[in-house]
Amino acid sequence: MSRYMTKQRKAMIGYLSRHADEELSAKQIEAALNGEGISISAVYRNLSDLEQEGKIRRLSKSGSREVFYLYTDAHECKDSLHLSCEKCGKTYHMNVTGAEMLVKSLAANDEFTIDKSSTVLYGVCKACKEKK
Amino acid sequence: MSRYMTKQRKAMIGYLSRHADEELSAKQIEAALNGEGISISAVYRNLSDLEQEGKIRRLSKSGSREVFYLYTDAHECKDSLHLSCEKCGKTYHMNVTGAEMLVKSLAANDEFTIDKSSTVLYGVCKACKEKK
DNA sequence: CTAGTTGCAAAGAGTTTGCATGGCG
DNA sequence: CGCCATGCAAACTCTTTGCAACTAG
Repeated sequence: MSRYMTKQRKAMIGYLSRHADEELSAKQIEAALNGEGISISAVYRNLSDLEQEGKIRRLSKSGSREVFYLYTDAHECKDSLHLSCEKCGKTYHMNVTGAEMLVKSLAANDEFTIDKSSTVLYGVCKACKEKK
Repeated sequence: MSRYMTKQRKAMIGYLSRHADEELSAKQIEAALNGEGISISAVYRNLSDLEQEGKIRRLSKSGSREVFYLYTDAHECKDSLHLSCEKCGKTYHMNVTGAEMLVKSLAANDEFTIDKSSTVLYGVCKACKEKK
């Protein structure tokens, strides 16, 4: 899906990997890269390329009309549920055994099969709780 | 927040209560009520009134730019997590003990406090699983 | 060279708002 | 009768797309 490594794409990937596990909107990415010069359309196009390559996850925040993007090392994500901090926007990974337990207990009692890739649990992380 | 019970508001509330626990977009509501005659702006205005009164919950679906609304009997919701079926759009309530267990185990092990009101778990419900 | 990428500007989709009219209480 | 709510259209925000110019390989 992406054959050329243009300087815009390089800048974006650099920025995203420096900010992995944060929920970023297209606008935020464009703004962060205004030094390097990238157009908003290039941001969107690269985001969808990266999404199709599985390097990025696209998610909507409850009640917002902006869509946010999450760049993460894919292998960690496979079997864990995502926890997103409402204060700092950082994403955490629920430990796999915990996730499995939850998924299994639902499958058994409530007969509901959770889709781990599209589920995000919202709350407040330890760091932000202590800050307050 | 809402002092007058106009026929439009009455129609909307009627429709919503007949379709409680379903995720509906503003457009869907307008379309469903095209017989009774309601403008899209009135739909939006009533939706935000109802949201402020706590009768409705606003949520975004992952990857979509539409926002969806959920009308539920508030008392059931207080202490349960929401499960949303990706096939039929219906919302289920996770049994309270299960929800508590999950929340507590995260609080203990992963030091993350879940916000039950803004978290929705996605997956497939029993009915849709059997259909397939 | 030449096909993938970019930037710009225009088009779309969803949501919000200003203002005059209408209708609930 | 007064004030809130509605409808319409215009304004806004976020995202997508067409097209000519540019550039990585």
